[in-house]
Amino acid sequence: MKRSSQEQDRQAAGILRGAGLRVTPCRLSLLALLLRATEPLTQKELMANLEELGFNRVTIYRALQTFLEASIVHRIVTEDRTWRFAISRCGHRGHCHPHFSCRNCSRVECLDGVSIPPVQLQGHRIEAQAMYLWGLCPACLKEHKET
Amino acid sequence: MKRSSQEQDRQAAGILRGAGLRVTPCRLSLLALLLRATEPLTQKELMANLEELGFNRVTIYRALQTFLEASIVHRIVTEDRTWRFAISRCGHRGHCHPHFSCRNCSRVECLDGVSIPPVQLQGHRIEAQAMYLWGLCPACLKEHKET
DNA sequence: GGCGGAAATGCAACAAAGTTGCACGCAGGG
DNA sequence: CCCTGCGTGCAACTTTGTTGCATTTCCGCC
Repeated sequence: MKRSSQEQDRQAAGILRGAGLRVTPCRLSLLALLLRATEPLTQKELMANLEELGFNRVTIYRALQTFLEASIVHRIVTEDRTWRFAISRCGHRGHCHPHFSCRNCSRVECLDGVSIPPVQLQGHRIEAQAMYLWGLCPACLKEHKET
Repeated sequence: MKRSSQEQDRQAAGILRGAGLRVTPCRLSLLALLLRATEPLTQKELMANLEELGFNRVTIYRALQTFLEASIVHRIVTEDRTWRFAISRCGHRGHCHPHFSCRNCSRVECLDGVSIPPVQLQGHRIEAQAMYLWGLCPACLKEHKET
């Protein structure tokens, strides 16, 4: 675990330098946390993890803001109006993939492989699209069937 | 204006009674306001309009909550994390149509006539879908071209 | 290795937005 | 017209995000 964390720290430092950003402890921890995550993390989850390490609330907000502007992460707003952050693997901070919310475990998933079907609209100029899906995730679906 | 407002009041009362809800001044004004609107209104806009009439902040929140539960209105969460409310014309409070945000005038539009293209997903059970579009609305597009 | 300046951080205070508990008043069925 | 309970208003509180400012730290450069 320790080793993998250090691995992530080095990776995080590389990402920061690549984006022309200063490498600082808070940013390192934040980025490493996001790299370790398998799903988008809520603001709350990030806060809980990082404040425990002694980082200031405000600093975390600002680091996330910086990451957003540098397109390192993308931010998802779900129906419950919480922010979630995930590493941006597509190189920009837009919505290039749909997001899925499980109504049971309320986790959010980036559907990286799925593309958003384009919609035509007379009279409008469409520049971006986002898609959200709700339902049951594979794990909850399995559990649901068994009970 | 006065006449049309009274017209909307009667319509609003009918909707309330139809949903088995008590007809009260605050609910009437709120519903009439939503009926008059041509686009989803932000929480702020609703508040501004109704507090002016002497209604309490909390009461408005609760009325909106009630309307949501009764599927009289539907609630949209946009990227800026503001709530918007619009009369639910499709009979339920889900997302049966895409929503469009203009990046210029930042108004939101319900695309009632447009259906959301369904997405298949191995292993998940999809129960609902939502789609958001960004770009320029017809009015801003026209203005944009002219300048 | 250390210096200097800009950037990042921490703190405190503030602001916006939503929620809760409680007492009072009004809608609507009898 | 009365009674009951739902709806309302008020005050206080919570949560969440922002701003200003003083201090510290990173990092390019010598």
